[in-house]
Amino acid sequence: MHYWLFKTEPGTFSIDDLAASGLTDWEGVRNYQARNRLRDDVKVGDQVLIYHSSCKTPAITGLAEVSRAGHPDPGQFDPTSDYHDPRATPDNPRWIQVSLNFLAKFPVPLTLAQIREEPVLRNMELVNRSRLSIQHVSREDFLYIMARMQRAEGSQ
DNA sequence: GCCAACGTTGGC
DNA sequence: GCCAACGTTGGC
Repeated sequence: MHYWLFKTEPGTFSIDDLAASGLTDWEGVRNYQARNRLRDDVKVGDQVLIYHSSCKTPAITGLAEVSRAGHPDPGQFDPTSDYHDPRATPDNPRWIQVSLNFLAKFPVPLTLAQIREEPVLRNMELVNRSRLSIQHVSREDFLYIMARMQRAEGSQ
């Protein structure tokens, strides 16, 4: 079991969109290091923190689980798609997606500012390698974040 | 909208 | 394979 943090721009696809549909194909990853993780490391059952970036309050907003491991992202073959890649062919796909099931929307998001203030979380990729869109989260950090979310929920 | 950090491209 | 130029990301 591995833990991840997937970044998304809520204007494009938010935790509310995921909650509404219940599942999604995590399409559009066009970065090689992120692609390699989707292809090689992200497995069915892995837990995924959903993070909103490029928005007013960047924050971890929810939780999902991987329902299908890496498979070709169809957008790369579609000339009408924003994610089209003319170098990709069905015989030789270049970009990979995974599928997610919605698990939870956190009643109180954990903001990037709060994460930065938390010494325990200082080694998160979110703090150190913020541009990577598919981030590995250590078990310790994941459990810490989930416990904190449950405390926040309980105090509401 | 700025801009620092980082990723990609392509000439050599 | 190096690296300069360029493009993108994303917090602020």
